[in-house]
Amino acid sequence: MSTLTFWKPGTAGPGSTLDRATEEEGNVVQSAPSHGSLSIQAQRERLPIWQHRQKLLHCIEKHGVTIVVGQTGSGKTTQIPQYLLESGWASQGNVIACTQPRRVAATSVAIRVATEVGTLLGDEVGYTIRFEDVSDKERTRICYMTDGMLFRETLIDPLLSRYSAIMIDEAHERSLYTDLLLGVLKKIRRKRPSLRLIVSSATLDARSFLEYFTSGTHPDDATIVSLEGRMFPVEVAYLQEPAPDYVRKAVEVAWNINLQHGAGDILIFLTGREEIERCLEELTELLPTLPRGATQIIPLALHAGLSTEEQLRVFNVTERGMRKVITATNIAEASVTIDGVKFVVDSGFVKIRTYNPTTFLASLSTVPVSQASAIQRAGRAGRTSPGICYRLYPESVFASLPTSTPPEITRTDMTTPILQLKSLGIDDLMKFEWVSAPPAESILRALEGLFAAGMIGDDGLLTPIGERVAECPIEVNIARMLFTSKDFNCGEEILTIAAMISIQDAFVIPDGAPGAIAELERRKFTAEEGDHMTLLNGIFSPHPKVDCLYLVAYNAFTKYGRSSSWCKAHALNFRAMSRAVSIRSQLKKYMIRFNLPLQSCEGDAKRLRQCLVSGYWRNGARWVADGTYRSVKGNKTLYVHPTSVLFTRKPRTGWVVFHEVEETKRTQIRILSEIEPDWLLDYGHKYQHRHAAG
DNA sequence: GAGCACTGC
Repeated sequence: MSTLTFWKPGTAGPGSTLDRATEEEGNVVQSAPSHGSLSIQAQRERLPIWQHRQKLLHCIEKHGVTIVVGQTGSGKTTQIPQYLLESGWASQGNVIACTQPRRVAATSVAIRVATEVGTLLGDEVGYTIRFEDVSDKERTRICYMTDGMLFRETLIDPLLSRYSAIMIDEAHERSLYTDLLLGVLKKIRRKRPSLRLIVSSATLDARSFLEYFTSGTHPDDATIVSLEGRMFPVEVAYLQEPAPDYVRKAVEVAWNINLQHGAGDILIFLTGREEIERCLEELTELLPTLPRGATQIIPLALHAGLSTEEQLRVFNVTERGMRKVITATNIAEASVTIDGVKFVVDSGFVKIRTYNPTTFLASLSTVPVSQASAIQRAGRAGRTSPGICYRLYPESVFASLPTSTPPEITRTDMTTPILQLKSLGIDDLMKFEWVSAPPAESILRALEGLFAAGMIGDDGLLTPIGERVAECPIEVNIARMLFTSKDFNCGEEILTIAAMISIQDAFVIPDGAPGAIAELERRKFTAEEGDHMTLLNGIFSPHPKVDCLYLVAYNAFTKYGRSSSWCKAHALNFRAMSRAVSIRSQLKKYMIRFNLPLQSCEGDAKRLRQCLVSGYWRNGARWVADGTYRSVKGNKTLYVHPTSVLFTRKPRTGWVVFHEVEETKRTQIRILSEIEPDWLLDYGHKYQHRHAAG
């Protein structure tokens, strides 16, 4: 093993440049409030943010928009809403909202704040996330929620009139709904200047938020407040030369850290499952060569594809003389926080999904991380003690990295967001004040698609069906199927398919031999006609003739008591399946509200597949002799995703519709079903004209 | 014969 040469910049002090971490605002009230409110109050007063209390309240009072730059442990998420509550912002029935990009953050912060305030969760302090409304319409004064939930609320109450103050937390992450919300909130503030906004952001992005909120308004309308954090300093070391193979280099670095440093776990950032597995393999191969008496290494993987059980392993407490080496994807950058990590090894790369509106292709590509990401990753080493971050690239490379990752809104399909903005009465999208505008092509293609689907008319306004579809918490093409299911008498089945498509990864296929067994389990659910629809084999299905992979899996899941052990035995993801049950019941409510009949097609597979075409009419493809497909639009070569039951089989008719297309190494289509080619005309364009006219 | 960054309604 060669000695590694890292260059450590003389003036480390990176504590000051470190970004905050996410959901954990540190300084938790560790125990239940058994000592009474006084001790909680004392603990709150010790928070770094406390000394800024008056300044913050003054800024919020005086300025419409306060941008709070808060570092880890500053306590902004838990304290600012409480300061507002204490100074009367929630009087006269007003509510203080605080949004989070993730569900876990919204719930865990709400639990903590309810304790600090000394109230039951769901009473004075509550939270609202999809499927869970733990708040009281009359009594709740502070409500934590996902940004998507608050955006949805604007569809019902466009001025968000029940809120006196809204805090948009983690705004620098620039999630799709954060961006949409900020745009709508700027508009709301023109009509309702009394509304106060608090935008919480990392250092690097604060200036751009300030510029956004001052442009076209009074320059005094927005201000920045900086808070200190309670982060430990993290020293940053760079490689002198770029590494030709960062996975191998990561192994080498981790190995040397283990030999040279005392206690503290190691967190390695890689881009995906494949790299993680290779990294763990190489590390495991080295283990027998570990010198006697050296710290033992426990190699661990962390990525979204793992089951909950496997993910929880990274939190296991290690014994003395042992060290966890956690090899993770970007999930560990913000979503999952592991205390006890003292060393971070950063490959400097990330997999990012982008959308090309011209080709309608989503692609997943590996790109260099942004500076903001690199700083955030480094911060993961300083949560419980001072740490070191090893960046597997030279410092000159860091300087050349983009400051931040392009916001999601610039690299995603805008069809649904634009439908929702239209539903909000924002018809002139060119005049909408985007924080970052999506590419013009993206807006045009989305409008074109909405027009073709009959969601907007010649005048650019929503059609009656468009108005209803905008309310549905599901993609436009799937919503369209829900509406047309009325004509095919298959509402029950489409509802299930819609729910199953909304979850990712219903099937768990692990690596190696267990994977092969899981694959066999999965095949029990499948047969001939595709992923949505397959024939027979349906030992579980009430309607053997319409054994759709998803229908069968779903029906079997509910039939066998929604049990997690049953899922495990049949290679299904229990969490995902439970979610499908929730989504289905939510969508069912919408169907009832829109008077859509919940009929079963009683085994008529043909009608069901015709209904699929009414949503997927632009996603047609034709089989060609080499086993690939050609898209109906654009004649592009498409490869079947290996998880499809049609991966190895030619469809009888030679024609399919598919749910989505994604560019990785190849252009692949996922979730496909065999169709008759005529249907593309009959059930696609026919509906297009009918609904566009009506 | 071959593959899966991460959220959210």
